[in-house]
Amino acid sequence: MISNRQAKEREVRKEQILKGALKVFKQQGIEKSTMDEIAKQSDFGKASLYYYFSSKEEIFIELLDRGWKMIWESIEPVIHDRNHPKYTFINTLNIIGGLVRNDPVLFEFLFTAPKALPVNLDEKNIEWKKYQTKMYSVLQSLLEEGIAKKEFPKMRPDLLMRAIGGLFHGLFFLGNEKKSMSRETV
Amino acid sequence: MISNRQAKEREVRKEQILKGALKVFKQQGIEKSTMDEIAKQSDFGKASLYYYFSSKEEIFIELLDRGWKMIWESIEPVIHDRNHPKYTFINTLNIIGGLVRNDPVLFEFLFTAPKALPVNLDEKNIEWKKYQTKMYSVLQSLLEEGIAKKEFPKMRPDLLMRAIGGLFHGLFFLGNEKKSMSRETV
DNA sequence: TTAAAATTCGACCCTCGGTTCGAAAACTAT
DNA sequence: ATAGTTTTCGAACCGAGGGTCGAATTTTAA
Repeated sequence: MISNRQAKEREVRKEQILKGALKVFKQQGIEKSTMDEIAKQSDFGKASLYYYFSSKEEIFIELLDRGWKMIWESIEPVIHDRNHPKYTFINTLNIIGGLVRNDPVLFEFLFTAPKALPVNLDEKNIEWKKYQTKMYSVLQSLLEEGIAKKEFPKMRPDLLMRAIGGLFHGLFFLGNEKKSMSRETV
Repeated sequence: MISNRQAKEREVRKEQILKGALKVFKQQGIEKSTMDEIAKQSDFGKASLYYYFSSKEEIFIELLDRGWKMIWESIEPVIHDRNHPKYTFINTLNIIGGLVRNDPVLFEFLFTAPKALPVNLDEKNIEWKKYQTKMYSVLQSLLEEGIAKKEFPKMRPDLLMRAIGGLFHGLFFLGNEKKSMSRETV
């Protein structure tokens, strides 16, 4: 039997490990994130990690899952107002900006890891990707509607999306104003 | 003694290996580019690779060196006309665009590898970085001069540069018109 | 033709890092 | 106390992959 509290403690330990993994990622980059190092950082024995995760990959997959899910749940309540695309769009970017500022390392991971990980597009690691694509497609459609309503100057949405992507990536260097920025960029 | 022709043949073999390395990179991504695979692709025994390069890293460094040098030498003759910053700027982008279209894989490597490689910023692998920074700083200054001369709408040059960066990265998906694009983006 | 130099590569070595084993320790419930 | 159950982890396993060795083969020069 497994009590309620036990389950909670267990979850706490998982988080501890995930936090450790992120710490290693921050210091060493994703390639040099070894299980030994993660174990050290999260204060467990290496073998113990396998009591909570079945593989190294699973650790990072789970970081991605939780991260992207968190993003989606943060913007979800806002993103459905289709009456004012521009406002909604910028608002959404601001929310994301806030999250990023709150935990830059996590977000660097979220945006970096997908490219660097052994991509098993087939398997069940698509969980996080669902949220990612949802987010991008919503942003894109907001953009298109905004252009249709003349709220944005007309320009190719895909190009703009690319620029946004660049912005996200660049965001790790600037910890400052964001609302004004997204306006300037447009 | 080593004859002129011998030296040339040797150079050819080096290029063969480099080409093989690029092929592997294209198929497997930079992480899974093993010496065994490079050997197979370039049609040498693994041990032979070490007759031409002292390490795996050196192979990739040399790819970077040659690539960036090639870029620089292509834009060098154009880039010094400071009378018409905007024209020069777009012209330069076009040249680069042409190169990219010519060998997309090489350029994906050139823009990808630096982040993925075990970065020994200290060592002598800075050769290629010289060219890279030169290129970026010239573009940036062109941008600033262009803005000063009102040839561009005023906007933060660093943001614009970021967008350009995004463009370069995105370039691997589109094999089409480029001159018009760079104008639109602005 | 022949000795030296250049080139090639199979076999081997060695380290690193992910994963597993098994037994001990800590904890829970009776 | 005691018999399970959960958690922990040192030690060992193992494959992958970078790098080396030395001998064989090919090329060069005299």
